[in-house]
Amino acid sequence: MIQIRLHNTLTNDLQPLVPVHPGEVRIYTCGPTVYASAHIGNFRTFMFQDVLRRFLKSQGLRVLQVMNVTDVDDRIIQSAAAAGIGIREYTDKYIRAFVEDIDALHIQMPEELVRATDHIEDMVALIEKLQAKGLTYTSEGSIYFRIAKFPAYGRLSKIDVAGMQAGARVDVDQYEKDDARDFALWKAPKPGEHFWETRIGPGRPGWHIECSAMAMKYLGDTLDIHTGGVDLAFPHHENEIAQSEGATGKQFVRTWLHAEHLIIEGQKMSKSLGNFYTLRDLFARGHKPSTIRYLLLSVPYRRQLNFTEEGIVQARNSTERLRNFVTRLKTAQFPPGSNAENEKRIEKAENDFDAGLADDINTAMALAAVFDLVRDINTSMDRGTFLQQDAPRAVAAMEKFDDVLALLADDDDERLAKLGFSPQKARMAAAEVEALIEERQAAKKRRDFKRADEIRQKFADSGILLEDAKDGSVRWKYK
RNA sequence: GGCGCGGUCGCCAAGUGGUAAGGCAAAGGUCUGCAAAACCUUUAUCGGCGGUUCGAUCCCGCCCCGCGCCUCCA
Repeated sequence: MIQIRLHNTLTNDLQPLVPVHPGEVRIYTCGPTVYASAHIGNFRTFMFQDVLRRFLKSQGLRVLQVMNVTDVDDRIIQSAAAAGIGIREYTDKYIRAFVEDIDALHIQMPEELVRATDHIEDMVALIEKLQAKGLTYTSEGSIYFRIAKFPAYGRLSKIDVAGMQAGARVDVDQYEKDDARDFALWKAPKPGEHFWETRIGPGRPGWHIECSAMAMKYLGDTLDIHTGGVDLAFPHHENEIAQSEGATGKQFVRTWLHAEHLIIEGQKMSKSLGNFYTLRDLFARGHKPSTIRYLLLSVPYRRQLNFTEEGIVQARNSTERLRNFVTRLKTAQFPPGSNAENEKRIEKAENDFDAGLADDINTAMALAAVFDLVRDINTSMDRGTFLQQDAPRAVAAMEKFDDVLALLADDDDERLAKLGFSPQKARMAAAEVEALIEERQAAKKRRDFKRADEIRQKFADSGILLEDAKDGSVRWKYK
């Protein structure tokens, strides 16, 4: 099997992936905080994780991925209170929307999608473990992690903790801490606030403890891979390490993978700049799920992705090229026989595709391998050297690529409909299309080009694309 | 100030110590009744200045520029 190498933030270099449990890769993914709809930047990160897990699976590895949903934090508590509903009810709708969104993008559901509020007991138990080891202290009912007791702190983010201490911009929380670097494991309830009554007192979990508790519960003390956006490396992931390794004494994560951010038209995405998009904003503007998927996965994850209007157009056209190619493979007529040259060419593409992804999930390289094949096979078809037996083989290769890319299925309208977006134009029924095509063919045959062109115009008005093939047959599709 | 990512064809974006993948766009062409669509072909010397080297876009140093993190954040 091909050696997969990944860029580990912890060591800042490329390392071979060697799963703790042979044949199975266990991944923890920092999921969304469900106080609002996820934005396109979130999906950049989730898209990376999807490509990663799909690739691992395509290599015959089992994947056990856990993604958390943070359904309790300050914003959620405040927003829910403002709406006059419980936090569970408040977050339910955003979780539902999130699941719909990732489905629309063909992002696979992790094996476990877990909510923080379902794991309060696990967090309490973990905090108790840390207490027993003397790594915590209590102040005004809140429990903090004492970083001074964990010398490895800062290794992941290469943060100079001493400098942090001296720095001016320390976290001025409402809580009392011994040291500005310390972080809350458990927060005492404020008046009127939602809280849990537990063995360690009333309150609610700090943000970081949920990930440590849930990751280890489902994946064991040492995970193969932990992913998230670059912004999470510090302090979130750093704190996860402190909590987990503080409790177990074992290495928490072997490989840390951090996805770079997405920016919009060269600028940081922010609500104040008015360039803050949810997925549905983009769908409402007429962009297809597959276009967004292509755009998000086409740029390797460790590179900032500049999300632009022009980029969307390019992504849409590129996706079309791929789909057109497969359509041609499936519908065109080829001379009988098979050609070993084509087989060789296809195998090369398969190898290049895997090699690209094995190299730290280099999607640009993988896509290049696919497009190289598209061009070469098209050429072979044009030259008549592509034969009948070659077609299913080429289709199989494209489908194999699509196990990872998930771009070929022409189901955009369906997926949009699920989210309540209807196609702009009423669709002409397929039977009607076929009938009109036949009529047009007949008109052409008797050289009644006026009538033929009328029909063609009618199709254009209905958003239907005609393709007159070389052999006289006609292919068509909805735009 | 510290840490990190990046500056390669009009746009997006790989890559390698020995003279640059791929996609989009553009131009030319094939096909066509004419078109469209589809397909083919063509198009860069790699931010700047030094250094190492027989040879650097790729190694080292300095500089310039963009973005991010260092406080909640994918």
